[in-house]
Amino acid sequence: MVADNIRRRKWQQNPDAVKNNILETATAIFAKDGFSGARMDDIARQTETSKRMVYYYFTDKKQLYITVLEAAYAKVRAAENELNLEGYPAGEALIRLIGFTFDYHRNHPDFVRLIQIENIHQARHLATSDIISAVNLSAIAALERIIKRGSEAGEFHSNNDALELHWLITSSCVFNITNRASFQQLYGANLFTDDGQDRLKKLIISSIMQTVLA
Amino acid sequence: MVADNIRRRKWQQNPDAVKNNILETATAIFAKDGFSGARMDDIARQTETSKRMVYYYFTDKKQLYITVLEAAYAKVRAAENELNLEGYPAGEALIRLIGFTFDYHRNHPDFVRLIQIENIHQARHLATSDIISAVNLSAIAALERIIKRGSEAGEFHSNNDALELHWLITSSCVFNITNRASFQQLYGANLFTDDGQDRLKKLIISSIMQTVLA
DNA sequence: CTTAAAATGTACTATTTAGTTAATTTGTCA
DNA sequence: TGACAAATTAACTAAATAGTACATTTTAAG
Repeated sequence: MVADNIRRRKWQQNPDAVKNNILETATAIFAKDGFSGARMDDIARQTETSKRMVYYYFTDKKQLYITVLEAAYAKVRAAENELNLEGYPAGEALIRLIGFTFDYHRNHPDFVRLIQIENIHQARHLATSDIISAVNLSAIAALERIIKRGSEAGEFHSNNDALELHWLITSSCVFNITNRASFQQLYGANLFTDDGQDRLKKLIISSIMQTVLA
Repeated sequence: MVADNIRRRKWQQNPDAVKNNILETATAIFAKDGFSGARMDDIARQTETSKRMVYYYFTDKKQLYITVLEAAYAKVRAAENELNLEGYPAGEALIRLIGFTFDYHRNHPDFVRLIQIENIHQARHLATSDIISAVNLSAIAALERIIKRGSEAGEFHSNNDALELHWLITSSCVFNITNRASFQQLYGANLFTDDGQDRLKKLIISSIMQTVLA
């Protein structure tokens, strides 16, 4: 409020900050309300700048949405590179990868919801984005390397398929976020306390490891 | 077109058919476009009746949406009652239940998408519906009975939790539908052919059974 | 055969919402 | 310092969209 007034009385140019501010606000609102549900006026209002600026930098609603999506994906790629899975024996690397996937989704619910929204729209926008394919293909590649090492060491059985495993891991981690509201509504909050989430994480890890091991 | 003209020239009253027709059309469109994305004009147009009728029977968009949701849930309950799980030993009953869950979701993508849309809206409408809680609680109850029998027979280990297992089973079956578009976009269609879906179903069954067995 | 209620058709309205126009301020560089 | 481009403000518009008013037709009951 105060800051607002100062800003309005005599504003300073700061394009990057303005752009980022718009992007962050838009991310939250698209994640919350979906593409059609999101209102440009809402986004503008929650921004520290004006509606005109939103259009000035992002052209229109669709462009803004795509930019939001890509920015979200870019963040995942950054996080994924932090993981050093090659340094561990295959079994342990896999456990770490599953744990990371679970936690990452849990800590970035907006990201997960954006993907969900994309899916409701048949992933139309995703189709046109290079950035986004790159991120996901690298996830599979990492998993493939682990499986290869595990098989060669005789630690894993020899029929593991990277894509299927990726599907299995991702499904639980994504569902944990996307269907939390309905699940909680129907069965209470037990699974979504810190403790409940720990139990679920262990459940996924154990169920997948038993599937993979020789 | 022809049928349309006949209908318009001299129409007959058929309230139930009209209501059902509206509901089916609305189900498809809400599932496809989400709540905000769905247009009342689209729904009306794809109906065999008029926009006026949609409002006549369903009051407004929100009411129509809730009715659609409840109708979808009622169908699941009906299907679920067909399953006679008590007749099988626990292990086999569980395999059947997982298979059924996988297939049901696969065969009713609109239903799954509606739940997804509900989740985007924090399951607000779900909260107010009695019908819907009933359906889901019965699913848990069935699973609980299986686990109890399995434990008593020494077939399952003794630490299985019905809610956690339900979560694990449901997650993959739901994800299989909800994220198909993005998954296919990124990794191709291999997992979504009949053959691929069989492999995934077996994967889920084996991974969960290994988790449950003693 | 009349009449009233239920069902349907047609045309309209108020509001919401994405997007724009035009004027103003700030920063930069010759 | 002045002039030109980039950034920003405030007010406006056209289209989309949920919802309605009112007339008409069908059905069923007495």
